Amino acid sequence: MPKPGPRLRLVDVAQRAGVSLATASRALAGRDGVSEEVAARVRSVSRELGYVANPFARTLAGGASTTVGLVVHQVDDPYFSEIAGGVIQLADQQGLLVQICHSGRDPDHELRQIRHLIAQRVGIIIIAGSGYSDPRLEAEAKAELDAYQQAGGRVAVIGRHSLGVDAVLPDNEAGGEALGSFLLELGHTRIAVVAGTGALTTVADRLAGVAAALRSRGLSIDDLPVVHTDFIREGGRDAAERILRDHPDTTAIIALNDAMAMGVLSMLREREIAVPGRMSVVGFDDVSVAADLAPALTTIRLPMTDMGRMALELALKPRAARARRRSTGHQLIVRDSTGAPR
Amino acid sequence: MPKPGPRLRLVDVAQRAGVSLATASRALAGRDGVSEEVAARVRSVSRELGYVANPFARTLAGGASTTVGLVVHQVDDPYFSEIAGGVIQLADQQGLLVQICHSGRDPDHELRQIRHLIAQRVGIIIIAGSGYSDPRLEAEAKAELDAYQQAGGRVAVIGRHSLGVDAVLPDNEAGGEALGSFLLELGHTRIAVVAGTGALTTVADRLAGVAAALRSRGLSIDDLPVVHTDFIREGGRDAAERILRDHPDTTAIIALNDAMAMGVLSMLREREIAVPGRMSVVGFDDVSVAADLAPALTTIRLPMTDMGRMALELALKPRAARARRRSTGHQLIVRDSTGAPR
DNA sequence: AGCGCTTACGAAAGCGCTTTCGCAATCTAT
DNA sequence: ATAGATTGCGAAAGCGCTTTCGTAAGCGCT
Repeated sequence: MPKPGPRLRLVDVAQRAGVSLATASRALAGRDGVSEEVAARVRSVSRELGYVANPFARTLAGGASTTVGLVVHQVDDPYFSEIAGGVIQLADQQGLLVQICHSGRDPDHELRQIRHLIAQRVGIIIIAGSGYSDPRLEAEAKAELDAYQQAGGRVAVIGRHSLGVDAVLPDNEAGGEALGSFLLELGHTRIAVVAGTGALTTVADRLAGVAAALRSRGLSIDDLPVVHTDFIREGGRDAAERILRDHPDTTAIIALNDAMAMGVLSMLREREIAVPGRMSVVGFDDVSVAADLAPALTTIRLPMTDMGRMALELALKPRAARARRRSTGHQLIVRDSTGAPR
Repeated sequence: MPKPGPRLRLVDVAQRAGVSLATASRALAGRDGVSEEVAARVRSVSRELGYVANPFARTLAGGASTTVGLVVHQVDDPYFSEIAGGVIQLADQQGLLVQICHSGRDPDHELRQIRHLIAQRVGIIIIAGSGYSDPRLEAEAKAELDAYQQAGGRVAVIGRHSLGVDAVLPDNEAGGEALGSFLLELGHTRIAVVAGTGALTTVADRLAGVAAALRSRGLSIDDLPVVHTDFIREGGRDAAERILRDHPDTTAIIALNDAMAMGVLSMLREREIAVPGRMSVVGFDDVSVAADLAPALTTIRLPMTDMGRMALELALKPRAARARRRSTGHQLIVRDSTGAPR
């Protein structure tokens, strides 16, 4: 059994294999300039001794870092924790480690985290979560990331950003449209939308999808109440309260993510408003608890775990001339929170 | 505005401040041997230039690493994602970065992850999640971690482990007892327990609590059906199914975590068994969705976010002669999933 | 046999930092 | 006033790795 050994260095391996430090390094890195015979010997000695390279020395000397930085809004938000799960899964298979930090949906803070990750010399940065419609901050982030990529770093984002990097694009607009169409076909017309902050591209895109569904039926979203609050459960509660007060004849609520939908449901329960009897509710994302809510939530499924994996896959490939894009697809999951209006 | 600068080194700062490299290093590290006057000048120049130390060089040269490794079962399990949230929150304040990896509740895999973190020279390791009652593996992990601590690393765990390190101890036994007492006082006697794998200390402790509650009322847990399955939602479904089949007169189910309770509720809903009308259900943890379930779940609240924070706090302090322990406390949260038996 | 060219490897120069060591300069005790 | 202890700082030695550069051997060619 390979002992953990206190301080096993590459020199030790080299010595044991009867080669120089340089040759050992090359052999283990798979570089050429070493005969296959010698390389094999070095590898076998290294394995035998249980050698693990010191990543700090390796990175300092100019090698690539084996850690990936992941920026999420909050890991304890199910949407992001599922994405993180996907990233970690694939990273694990690749022998990479994942550093997670919170942006808190604050563009300034996010920028600071990105700087921190770059300073830490991570080899890959994945930014999960919506872009912001703040041109100054996006430009600043872009400058930072461009320089980082220039220096060999790889970047991928999940969501629509204007950063010019490889991206996994959740099917936000199409999903929004599917949601709108579904409710319209059920016969709802007095629909309200519970939206997160308008500054998030995710919110804008989903909303645009809903608008498109309305438009194709000769309606306009401008005639609907669209309440913008925080893109979390509490925001959903607030918005629902406002809708009940200002638009009591509403028969369906579209929440632009499941967290908000959960807030909406909780407020409706509190007010003893039957779902879907008196009010239909739909969400977006299909986080894993959506099926266990009361009532089980009709929503748009996004493959969060896959999205995490896809983002890392993109980042693992060498950079292409043009930024790559991968769409996720979506799926309308009809459960018990929707029905025809009375 | 401090420019991100391509490659700003400590020498540059030193030069600009008119001191030697050594002095600059000492000044920024807050070591003494530097007059306060000079130190202040160095600090101000460093800030002005926007200098950020290269963590690889720093660590390689023998300084402490500024990253903390966190081992969880799965980040996309709400229990762990909330803990991770707490760790990241505090780490962020301290300027630390958090590397997360999955153990998958597989002791072998966990050991591998620990080795990986050590090889990565993280400065702190936090292991969240139950210990295992596998003496060989715990011993092996202990050896590894002892050596790591010998070399200056800091370790803290969340849960009962036999690793001899600082620990945050969830109030598992007391919580289990509270749960048992509560149901007994409601008048239930035909209680079934839905438990995770017996190899987890968390499961053992919670079960012991339930047993204690029964014992103090002259009953024995040996007369109750205790079904061991996976410690996740699906396990809860399986267990519920078995209980309904083998013990149809059961009036209350204790699930040893909320994930399993959610599985139980989903199975009961499928079978159209009224909760709490025909069956009471309780969980354990109070993950954030517990309040939004159908029906809202009666459970034991554990302060997961705080637990994450506490663990990091412990690890941040210098190591004490004896391993420290912090208990978390618990709180019985009565919601709508429980009632008196018919 | 002699020329250049490729190939396989070793010596040694860093990467950017922390830390030991040594040397002035200043201070305390006699 | 002088020996000894402090204090404040700089020079330089690594930390463990990658990589450039140099060299000796092996190849085909004239």
